[in-house]
Amino acid sequence: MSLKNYERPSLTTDIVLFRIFNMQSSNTRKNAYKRLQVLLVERSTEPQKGKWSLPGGFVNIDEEIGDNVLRKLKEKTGVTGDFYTEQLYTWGNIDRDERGRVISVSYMGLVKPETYSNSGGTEKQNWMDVEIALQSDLAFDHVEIIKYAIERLRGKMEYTDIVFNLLPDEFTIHDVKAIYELLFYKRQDNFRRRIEKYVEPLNKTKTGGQFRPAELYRWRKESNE
Amino acid sequence: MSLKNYERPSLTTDIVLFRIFNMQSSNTRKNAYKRLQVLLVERSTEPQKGKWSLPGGFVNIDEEIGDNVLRKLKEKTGVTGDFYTEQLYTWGNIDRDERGRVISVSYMGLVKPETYSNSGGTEKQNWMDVEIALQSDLAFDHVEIIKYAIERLRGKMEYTDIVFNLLPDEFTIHDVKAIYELLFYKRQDNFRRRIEKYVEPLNKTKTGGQFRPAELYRWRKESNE
DNA sequence: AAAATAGTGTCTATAAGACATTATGTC
DNA sequence: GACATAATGTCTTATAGACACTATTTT
Repeated sequence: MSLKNYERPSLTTDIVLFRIFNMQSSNTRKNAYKRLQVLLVERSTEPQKGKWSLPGGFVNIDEEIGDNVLRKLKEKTGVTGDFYTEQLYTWGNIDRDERGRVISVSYMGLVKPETYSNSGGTEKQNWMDVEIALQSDLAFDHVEIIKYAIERLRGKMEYTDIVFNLLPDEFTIHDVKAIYELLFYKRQDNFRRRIEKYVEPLNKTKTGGQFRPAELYRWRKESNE
Repeated sequence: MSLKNYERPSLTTDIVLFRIFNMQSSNTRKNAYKRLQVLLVERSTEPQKGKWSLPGGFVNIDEEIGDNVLRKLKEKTGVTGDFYTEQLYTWGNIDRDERGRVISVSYMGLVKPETYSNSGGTEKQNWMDVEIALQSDLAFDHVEIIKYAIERLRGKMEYTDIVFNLLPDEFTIHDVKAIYELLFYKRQDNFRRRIEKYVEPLNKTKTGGQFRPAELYRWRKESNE
């Protein structure tokens, strides 16, 4: 009935929080393009002080793991709101943290451009393009965790409607298509047909574009069959 | 640089090891049918002594998690061999274990009828039909973990060739079909077409059946596109 | 009218479901 | 030859890729 015979590891969480960022081209004749970005914080303490890392932290002994990851995210970056999360994988290599045995339960989060706020937070932070993040010297095994998250996201985009968790409440077909082209590195043809069962038209158009305005749609969540 | 401010949880593993068991019908005019079974061990110590539970145990501070789960499986049940495993999910509810905070990293394993041995082991053990296991009063949250494993297996059977990890090296199309019908509760028609790209004929037939012998096939692992 | 993006239509290839038919062994 | 399972064939429907064409707005 005792647990004390076992030396215990430390338990942490890490979250790979993705967003789609619309870049405005310097050429005003061209439309905006999108980037997949991940939220990183600069480590303010040793070890690996100064390196960029995934938000997260140690789980209190009386705290649920899923609660911890949202609390740490809020404390360090100020991100709150109702957004998609799922548990990814648990990383526990003996030597992944020089402080000792540290187990990390990783999560993936997807935020919509409007439905999260990002003010405050105790740490220096940065939404970094994933291509750059994957080539950076991030803390611990965080590059590997981000790779894993991208694979999970890409995989689920093939057979679920997870993509809409990255889109604003009102979007164009082109917006959805652009995210698929971003993740799969290839042109998506006849794209409307693939997603029309998941969306419904709002019967209004997107203003502010340079050319023909596009119809706006919203996610039909109930269509998840 | 210190970790001692945080009270640490205990870390364990649990493995949902599946096999397909061929039941011989009492009616000799009928062919065998298959069952999905999970390997359980009887808890020999408190808490929950006497309940059936998933094999697993506490992770040593200098032991990789994936090594631990195979070591514990071998020690408790005698199961060894080269078989498929993957990490499933990490369970950490505060009250999931009455001894205190215990985090469990769960795995799924799939064994082929011939390529594992199951001799020895310190615990009383039982390959239980999953339908029965899910209705039993298993230890801790192990019913939930098994449910999760079945969902993962069923999901991957839809878009991968994971099923062949449950089959012997030589099998008939009917064998594969029977596993799909077991997991999806519906007749699979034109089934041969669905899997023919993953298998190759051995140009010999299965002996010992009551009626027309079926062609034997083997898994073409390299066909994983 | 030109430019550029938004959106539709058509053909084809492929995969899957329903269902009928043929094949080949045991008894 | 009856029986039961093994294996194949055919038709239909749904989906996806390639690609051409039309529509609508700004400039």
